[in-house]
Amino acid sequence: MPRLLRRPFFARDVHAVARDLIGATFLFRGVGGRIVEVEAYHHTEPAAHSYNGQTPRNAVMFGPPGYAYVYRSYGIHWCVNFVCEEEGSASAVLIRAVEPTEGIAAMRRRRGLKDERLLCAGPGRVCQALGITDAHNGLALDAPPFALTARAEDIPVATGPRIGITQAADLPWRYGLTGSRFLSKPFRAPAAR
DNA sequence: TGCCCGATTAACT
DNA sequence: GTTAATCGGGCAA
Repeated sequence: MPRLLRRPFFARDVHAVARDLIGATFLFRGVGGRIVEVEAYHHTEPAAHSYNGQTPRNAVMFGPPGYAYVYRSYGIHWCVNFVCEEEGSASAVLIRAVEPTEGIAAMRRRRGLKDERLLCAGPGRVCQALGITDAHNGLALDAPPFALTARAEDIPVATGPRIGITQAADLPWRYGLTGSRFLSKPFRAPAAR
């Protein structure tokens, strides 16, 4: 039986949650698939939206774990995060890429695109394909329209620097399924030695 | 109050 | 490689 991810799963170190989300199933109104890429953010680190304190936009990040934080990126796209750790820690995991498995026709329709590989390969694309907007900011992740289930088996998880940021760009806080075709960008191969 | 920039994407050259 | 689309926050004035 698939294990439903509830609040205790998210009420842990944001890096542990990020790693354990790789391979988990993420559905929104029954549409979605397997999470293959995420990034961790924490309020103690300058690339996080929560770094400069609470505002109306990022308020959900400061609330309890297990909720969705949705924000507008570059004035155009929506991006979804899962709030982690304890209330007030203002940490979250950004969902960056999903391997489509459920509702592929709906995702293609919303994205206006046939190539399955690009349907959910990027944080803005994930939200467009699944139909997530600011209307869903602050919703609980363990109840409809969300449905998250743990991965069944261990899988190889790659790490690397986060994408598209300038602050704290050296932190290896990006996590992904090693070798997946559905990443927004491949992970650099481990250094040869 | 105004100005710049960003956890992005797609459509250019 | 470059650029437009377009909005909230931070910071200077």
